[in-house]
Amino acid sequence: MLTQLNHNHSAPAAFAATGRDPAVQSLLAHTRPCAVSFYRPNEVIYAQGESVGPLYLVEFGAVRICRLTADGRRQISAFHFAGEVFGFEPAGEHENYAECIDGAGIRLLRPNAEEGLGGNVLTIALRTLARAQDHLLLLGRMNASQKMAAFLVDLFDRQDAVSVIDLTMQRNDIADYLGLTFETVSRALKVLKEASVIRLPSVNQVEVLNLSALQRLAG
Amino acid sequence: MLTQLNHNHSAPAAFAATGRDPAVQSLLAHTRPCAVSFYRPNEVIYAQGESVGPLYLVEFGAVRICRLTADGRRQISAFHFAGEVFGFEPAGEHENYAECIDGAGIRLLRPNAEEGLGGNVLTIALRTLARAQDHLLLLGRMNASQKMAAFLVDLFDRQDAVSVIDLTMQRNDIADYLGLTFETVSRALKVLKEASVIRLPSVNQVEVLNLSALQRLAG
DNA sequence: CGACCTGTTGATTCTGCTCAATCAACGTGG
DNA sequence: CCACGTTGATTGAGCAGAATCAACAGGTCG
Repeated sequence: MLTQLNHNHSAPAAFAATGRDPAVQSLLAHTRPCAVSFYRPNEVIYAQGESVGPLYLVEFGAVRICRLTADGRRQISAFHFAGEVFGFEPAGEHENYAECIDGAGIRLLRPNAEEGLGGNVLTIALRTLARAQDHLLLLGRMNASQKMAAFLVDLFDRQDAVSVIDLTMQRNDIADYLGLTFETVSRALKVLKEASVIRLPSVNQVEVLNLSALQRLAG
Repeated sequence: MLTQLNHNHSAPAAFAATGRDPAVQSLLAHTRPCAVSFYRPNEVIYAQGESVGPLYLVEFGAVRICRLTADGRRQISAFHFAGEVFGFEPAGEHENYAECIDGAGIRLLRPNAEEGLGGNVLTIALRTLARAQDHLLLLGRMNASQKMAAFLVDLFDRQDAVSVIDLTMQRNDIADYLGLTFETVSRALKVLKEASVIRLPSVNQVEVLNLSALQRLAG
């Protein structure tokens, strides 16, 4: 049984910047018009314990979805960028909280009639599930270098990048997403740099020099 | 920001044995009658790469949902027991594969009309997502003992157990679910046993002696 | 009985965490 | 303009926890 690699659970990259992936577009058609609200860096979009409300569409910027252990350790279950929908949780209270990373525009998706948002909610929810399951494999069965490589490949695909990836989030966020410490994240990047797989033009930019090597490392 | 503990994303335990949780029941009402098929231990229910088909309901027995890394390491993303529905994946090819663990009866859920299965699919899919996100926290931010304790608490809740938990799956499966090796699973159980939190009446039974201690360890 | 499979236990290795120092970038106030 | 504090990132040293390697025990089935 061979592994099928390079799944793509995101909206097609070409649509990402505008948020006009077909399933998302159809979702928008079922919503009441709603203004885009702006969130400042680290501002909370919804908190843990709040009652679950509508879905959210990222118009621009980046968002992190988090959860805490009893002793205060954080796990980021997903990052969301322009064109992506988040806020999927069972009815009741939010078990995750969502925060803005850098300054983002978020549109609320409120159904325009009692019939609801239509079948595309399920489509997008299943994508979210598939991404979470990919991430289970990463957290459970990869070492630090593999995690880092997989993370960069994922960002590369989602950003429609030619060669330079933007790291909007900081090392601590990456660490809490990959199940590492920020020191280990720093070291993993260093290893990739010294292997000439990437370059680091600035603290929050990664230039991919050897994509196939990166993909190979990503397992 | 405090953590909300003891979520329960499963069907209510009282319904588990019969598979008659409200959302599942309503799902059944929208399906064409379909016989229960029996799977033998380790038999494949659907394979990676197969095209995604219907949903599945466990009538009795246990099922594991798996995925492989490129180098053949396995991550089990979920176990499913009587009364639970599985098979949620985006349209296209299965990225996970499902196997029977011990001998199980599985009912296919085929929609009885073109209108589909109704809104309850989303409800159950979101439960599955929430469980996956819980598991992300476990894999990313817990140590071996915490993982083991959390696993036992989860089984305890889902089995409607009074004190004795049935471990239908073997050590290797538990390890691949918790992101550990089977040796570490064995040692983690030993630690809990020596702390008088559990007893091991037999290889595949765990008697819970101190539930609150177990819950505390589970973070 | 022997072969095999699963699980337990022990010894050793190694990856990634912890603790700590240093550095660069940035903003503020004198 | 520079001194200072702050914050995020990098780097180093030492340690701990889990993986690996290996031996062995118990059970099952031919």
